[in-house]
Amino acid sequence: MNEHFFTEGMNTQQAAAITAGAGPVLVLAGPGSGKTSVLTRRIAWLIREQRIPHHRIMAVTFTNKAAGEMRSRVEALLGDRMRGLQIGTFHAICARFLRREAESLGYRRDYVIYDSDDQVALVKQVVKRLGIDPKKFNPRAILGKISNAKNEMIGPDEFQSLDYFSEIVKQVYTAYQAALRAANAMDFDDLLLNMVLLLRGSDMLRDAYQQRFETVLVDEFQDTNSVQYELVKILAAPQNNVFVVGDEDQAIYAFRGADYRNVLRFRENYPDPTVILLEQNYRSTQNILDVARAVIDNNRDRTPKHLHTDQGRGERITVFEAYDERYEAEYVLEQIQQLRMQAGLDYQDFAVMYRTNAQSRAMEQAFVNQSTPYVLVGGVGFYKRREVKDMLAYLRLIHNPDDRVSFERIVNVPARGIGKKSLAAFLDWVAHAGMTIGEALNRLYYDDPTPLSTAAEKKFRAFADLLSSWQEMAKVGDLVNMFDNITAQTRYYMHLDDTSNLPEEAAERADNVRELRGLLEYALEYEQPLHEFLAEQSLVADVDTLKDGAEAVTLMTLHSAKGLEFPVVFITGLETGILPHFRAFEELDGISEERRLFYVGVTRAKRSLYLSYAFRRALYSGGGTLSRPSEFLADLPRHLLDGSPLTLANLNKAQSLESQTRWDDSSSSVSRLERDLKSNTVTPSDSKIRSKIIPFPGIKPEAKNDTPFKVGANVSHPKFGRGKVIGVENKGEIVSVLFDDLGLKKILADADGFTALDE
DNA sequence: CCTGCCCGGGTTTTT
DNA sequence: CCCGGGCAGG
Repeated sequence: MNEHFFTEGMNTQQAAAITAGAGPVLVLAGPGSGKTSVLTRRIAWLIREQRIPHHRIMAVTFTNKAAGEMRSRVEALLGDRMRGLQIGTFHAICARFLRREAESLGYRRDYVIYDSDDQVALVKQVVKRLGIDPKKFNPRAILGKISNAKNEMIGPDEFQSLDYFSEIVKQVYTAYQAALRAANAMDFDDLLLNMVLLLRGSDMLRDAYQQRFETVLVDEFQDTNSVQYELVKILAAPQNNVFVVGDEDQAIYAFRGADYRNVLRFRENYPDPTVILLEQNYRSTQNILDVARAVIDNNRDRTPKHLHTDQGRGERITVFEAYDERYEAEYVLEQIQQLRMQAGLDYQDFAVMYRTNAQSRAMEQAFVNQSTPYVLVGGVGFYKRREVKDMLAYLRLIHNPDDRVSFERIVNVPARGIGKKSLAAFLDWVAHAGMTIGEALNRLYYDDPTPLSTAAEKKFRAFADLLSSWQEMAKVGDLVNMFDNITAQTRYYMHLDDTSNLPEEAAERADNVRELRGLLEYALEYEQPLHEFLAEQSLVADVDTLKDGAEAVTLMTLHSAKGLEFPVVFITGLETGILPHFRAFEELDGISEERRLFYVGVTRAKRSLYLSYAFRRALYSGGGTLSRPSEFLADLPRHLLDGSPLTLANLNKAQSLESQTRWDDSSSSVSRLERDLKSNTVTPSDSKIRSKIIPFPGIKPEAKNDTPFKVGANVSHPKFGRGKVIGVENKGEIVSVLFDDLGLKKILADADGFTALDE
């Protein structure tokens, strides 16, 4: 095996990336440019040619599925098992490290991981305990703020309370973190943040981890957030052998704190990195690439790429207008059946993509009606099902009796006579005695006196006894037997019958419980400890459950589709308000992100691409409202499109809302909205958007329209230095500036010394 | 004091 | 359309 083995069949750029020398390397990889091959071969090359022991390599992927694939590809290249090679998502890798280091953070090593549902449940508990009205202050909104803060590495103490809402958030944040600790639980964000805090806080530990990892590789680098960036930075130091692969055009996780400008930051942070551009596409036809480019070229502030392929033009892209979402689904199915007959394609060659999970319903219905096999990625997936979460809560409580969220979930499921009042009394007792849930249950088990009423005490005692008996079974290691004992003792299957509307529903839910039992059985066969099994269950992503080779059409959101490819792709619901999603209009850079999402969808297709929209769409059953074709359709080159004359003519009307509001638009056509803006009359849609932007406190209401700060203008600020305007809000009073050194900041237009440099 | 029923409200994307 | 919360009956 020689060096060329790992670069065989690769193009010059790919080979250069695979065999790049030590130090920072940035690979800008367009879609379909073979980045997975590059990453896996790089790892194999490092192990074989550079003699780096495989356990001293860390590779971060975006999903567990990608991690599994990467591991097996590396193993196939090297013909050897690679146990100890750290491949996984940021979350999974941190969870593993923290399992070992938990104690230095004041956690126990058997800590549990709270997923988003658990997080919401805990925030709700905390909000109620603090006497805050959850109707006035939406727990999900509060959680969102907390999560953002954690992603920016801002703790509860440093959290700035600028207004009443953020003061509430600060309070909840503080109490929420305390509650997590009391429950010996970390949420998703804690996994990353705690790891950073740990490494920052201890020279010894930091040295140990830095020593351990000779080199760090990161996939989908454009979707890293601040904590993740920091983590990579710390772990890769001091030798800075850091190899990142990314594509700014595929950044679709800003809502989760991801910042594609980390790619730019990387170039500034590491002196003189090796930069490699992968532009040769091995996936799609030229027509698909041309359409993709037409989409993404509308985004500003990006490194232009020139994707090309040897595969020829291929067929044109089909655009279809359906009457409503049901017809749209029927159309998709018709095309699938036809292509299967004519082109000899299999079901697994097709994928149907949509912006929101809710859109899958109509699609699923059509697949069921036509008895066409499909797999649904995400949605109300297996792990989110009530019955599965219930049973997992039992397992988690057995494993960690302090787990408050799990306790509250199942203490009365199935109903065992412990209602709201009894639970409140119990929790009061726990709080006043300064105990954890587990300690209280322990006291009950040993028949210690409690302040509870006799009736309530009896019921809680019975529960504590049951829990203890399961814990005994768990100790002996017979987990499947224990599982069966839980369902038997609690009469869980009967409970499912009682709480289901239809017998079929009960049967389906019972199946889900049995499937979880099967997973547990499987885990035991591989001698996986319970805590590991539970951690794995919390960290599964929707797409992770997607198996290859199933004879079925794949249905999924555009987000889930990232990193995948299919011969035939349908992107449905190309309507204003759906793609781009209406929420995006309120967000800074929102439309650009929607466009990237569309771009990701388009570039999943290998040979055929179908774009569809409905004339009328019902969000939930009943009526439905008229919709308008997505503005993105108007951007597509007409000579590459196929469709009925009426549909194609319609696209002319798909006026781009964004180009209407783009203030630096240099095109000659002056839209109505632009004129309106200039004459200071605001259209309904515009005022609707504006009204949702909450002005900063202390801003004078008078509007100023003659702002010198236009999008794209270069500006200077006495404190923040030089930067570029990327957005203007509130009629020019607030300017969003991307500063060269400090990143994005919002500045008041009349701030002292804040000036425009050109014009 | 618990359970079942009804009504109203809210719905992007995910590790 | 589905969930969660509030209310009345048991």
